[in-house]
Amino acid sequence: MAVGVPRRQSTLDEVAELAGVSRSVASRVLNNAPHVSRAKREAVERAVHQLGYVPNPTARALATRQTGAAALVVSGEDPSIFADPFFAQVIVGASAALEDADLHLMLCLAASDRGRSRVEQLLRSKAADGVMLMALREDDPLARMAEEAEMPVVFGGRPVGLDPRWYVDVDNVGGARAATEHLISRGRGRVATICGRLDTEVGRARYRGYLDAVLAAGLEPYSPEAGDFTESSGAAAMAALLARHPDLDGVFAASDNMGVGALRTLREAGRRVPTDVAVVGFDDLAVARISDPPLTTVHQPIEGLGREMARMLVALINGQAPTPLILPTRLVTRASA
Amino acid sequence: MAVGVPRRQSTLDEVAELAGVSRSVASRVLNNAPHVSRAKREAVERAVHQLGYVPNPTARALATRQTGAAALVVSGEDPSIFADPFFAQVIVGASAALEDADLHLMLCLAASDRGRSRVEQLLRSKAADGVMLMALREDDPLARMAEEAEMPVVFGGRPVGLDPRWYVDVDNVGGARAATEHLISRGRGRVATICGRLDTEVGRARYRGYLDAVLAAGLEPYSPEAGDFTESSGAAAMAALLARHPDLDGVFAASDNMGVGALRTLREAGRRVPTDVAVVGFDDLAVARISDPPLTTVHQPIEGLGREMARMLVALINGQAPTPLILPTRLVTRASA
DNA sequence: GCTCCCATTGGAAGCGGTTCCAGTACGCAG
DNA sequence: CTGCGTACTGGAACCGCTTCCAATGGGAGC
Repeated sequence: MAVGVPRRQSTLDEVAELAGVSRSVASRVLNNAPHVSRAKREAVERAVHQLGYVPNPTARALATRQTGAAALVVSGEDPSIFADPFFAQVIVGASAALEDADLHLMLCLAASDRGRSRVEQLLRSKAADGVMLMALREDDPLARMAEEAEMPVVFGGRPVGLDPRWYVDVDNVGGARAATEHLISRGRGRVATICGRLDTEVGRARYRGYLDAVLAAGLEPYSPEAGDFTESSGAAAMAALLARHPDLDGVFAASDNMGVGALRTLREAGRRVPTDVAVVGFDDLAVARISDPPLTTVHQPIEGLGREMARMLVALINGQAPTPLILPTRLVTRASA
Repeated sequence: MAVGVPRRQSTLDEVAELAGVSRSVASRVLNNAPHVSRAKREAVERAVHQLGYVPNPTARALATRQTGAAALVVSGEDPSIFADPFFAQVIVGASAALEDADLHLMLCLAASDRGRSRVEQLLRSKAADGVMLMALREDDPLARMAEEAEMPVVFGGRPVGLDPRWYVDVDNVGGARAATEHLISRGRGRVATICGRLDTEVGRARYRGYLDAVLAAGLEPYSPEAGDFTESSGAAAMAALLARHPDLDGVFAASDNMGVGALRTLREAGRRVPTDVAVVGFDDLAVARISDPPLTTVHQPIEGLGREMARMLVALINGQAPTPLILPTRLVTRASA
């Protein structure tokens, strides 16, 4: 039984003394290291139990030069970018993988200047054993900092204009192509796209996928209408598309949120989905399932993204040399197309 | 200019030597402490700059016995509980407030046994300066651990059967009452509720609010149909309610997700909303705005909840004595009621 | 010109572990 | 019986920073 609660955290010295051994031996027992006799090992274990001893992680970190934590940094000018369920799912995946490696998860939102400078601090001071970096914008100063940091860094999604050594990404081009091909295969010949921000790699890749499919089918690509991945921007973009091309019969939206926005605009404009206009989204968020009609979309393994980023980071921390990873996407057919 | 990148992190000793002062003085300069002459202060600053010195947080933590981090612990048996946008918003708020206090945010999902034991470890080893605890279930072992931990602990929402010293909660009873009163004021006389899990305080409080309003209006309360706050459980509960009370004309759902599920069931059952049945939700998530029809709901300041939890924790860490907080909710009227 | 006081200063003792290394004891081959 | 390799053991040196405290020196008051 862990006995009385000592007011002060007990230390390894106290354990050693109670067990009648030196601190070295006690330390070896705690770390499951060899060169400890069975008798002393048991004595130490008894003492640990009796004192309710828990090692001090900070002291251990100082001695081993390992913090036992990994950071997930999300960049973006808007703090609420982070409230996006997308990131929440990434976190779930990363958290699970880190738990397996017994690492803690630190979350850093690099939205404000303050936030960014804290991240820089973190990178330079080695306050974590490694970093996962997400949602970098073009020319994001974070990218340079990360390159300079002598710390394992894994990118989630490839940042524009950078060719990181280690990253996990989702097959955005393939997914967008599949989505557009699906529309075409259903007989839609006038397919437009609501693309995402073209200063992000996701935005570009999904637009490229759309182009690939349209061109491969010998159709005329429409010039894209851009949104910022949100519902309202999708609704606005849809309105603009309808104004430009009243006769379109298919739309590929580069995110579910924009897809749902498009559905709203179409409904308000009196177009039936999918009869008049078929719509396909991207992401497969919960919202795609409950929209009206339910949204055909491209499923991407978001939790898997987080998990694989964390796994890759753990591998790097352990001195291994993993290779970049591109996770597959797949079309989920629902009523909207 | 920060000169050449020393392969090895430079230390305070090196700074001191380069500046021609003792380590003590260098330390004082870094911590903005008094008792340093202007000349030496500047010399140290120059050396810091020249070496690109960044203090080692671990060493500082060991010396000061402050980790510089606060943990947000979310309990629950399902890891994906965390993917709930609700938590994402809490995180945004907490993160912002912690940033102001220059504390890092550690995220702990206590879903698995493994996760729970890691949280226990964290609590007992003082690996953080304080903890925010959320979504505790009845008899959650975490509650006891938290009580025993000699560490500031702030609860988010009050756990069932516990009366924590410090917590931030949302006015669930008031919100639910307002929602139900709204239904009644619109002439609905047969108002049922889809309540949340009654082994959670939120579930109970929102049910109590419903009861309050119904009884105050002299109406007959219907026995509640329980869900687990998810869309599908809401849909199922709605079906059950319709079977039991085919003539109901109003429903208060204890979460937006369940409310949206109810909308779906009602639509499938051929009931018009709000003409035949009016529906009010709770949470004011994004989904409430884009559902069809848009959901009248009770707005709660989720980000504010996170922010206030963090602020309260910071106050505790700084030795102050904050008081529990209950944040107001407000009804947001949309088309569904 | 001589105390006394106070702002500075640097030496040294922690903070709580890990780990290198020299020393001890014991078993076994020669 | 002596020599040597092996499995333990504990002393001591870090890890990098904070902070207490004694010592130093210069300026003010008398």
